[in-house]
Amino acid sequence: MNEKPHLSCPLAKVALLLSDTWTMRIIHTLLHESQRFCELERSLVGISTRTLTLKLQKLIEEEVVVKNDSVYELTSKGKKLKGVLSAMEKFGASA
Amino acid sequence: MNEKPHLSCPLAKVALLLSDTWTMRIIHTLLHESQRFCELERSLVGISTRTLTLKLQKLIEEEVVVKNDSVYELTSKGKKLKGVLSAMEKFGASA
DNA sequence: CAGGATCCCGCGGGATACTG
DNA sequence: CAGTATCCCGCGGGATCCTG
Repeated sequence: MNEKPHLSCPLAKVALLLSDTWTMRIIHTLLHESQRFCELERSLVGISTRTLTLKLQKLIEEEVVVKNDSVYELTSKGKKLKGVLSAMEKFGASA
Repeated sequence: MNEKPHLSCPLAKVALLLSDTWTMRIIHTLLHESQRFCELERSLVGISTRTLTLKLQKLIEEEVVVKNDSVYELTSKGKKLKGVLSAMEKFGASA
């Protein structure tokens, strides 16, 4: 395999976007309020500079996040992830 | 870091459970109907035997999936993931 | 503060072959 | 069919140091 093709399934695309340890947690943090790099670093205990940099870059590419004057915030697309996040939290709480 | 501790945040736990390429897609497939190993293999184009085996084991451990007579199906806990899945699909479709 | 550059390890995961 | 066993590669991601 390894085509990363016209993923017929929209779920597969989203899964690919979100399938890592940090992405959803970054979005979670940004959902509360825009944050600077070092603030994110402090909120996300355990994340490395490198990883945070990489994830933010990817999220910017995907237009989920924008950066203005060293401040990161969710785009309107990014805010739509709130539904996913709430669902995950709800599951996490109930299970 | 690397404690995998009393993750205070329920989101972090869920993120950890779901953060990989295949898990959500397996659940997606099982949500439609219970399936046998080879059926899952066929549905999940590109997955390797090994990976499918490993993911199913993990999901069984987490009590998201049960296995009866070589047939895999979601537990009631697993079915609760439908909310997460719908949210992801909705996002994927809108974005 | 905001990252980029390096180094490096371990895990995710594919390919293939084999067994009950 | 339903997996298990091996082999192996690449990426995720931590640690550390460096710069504007």
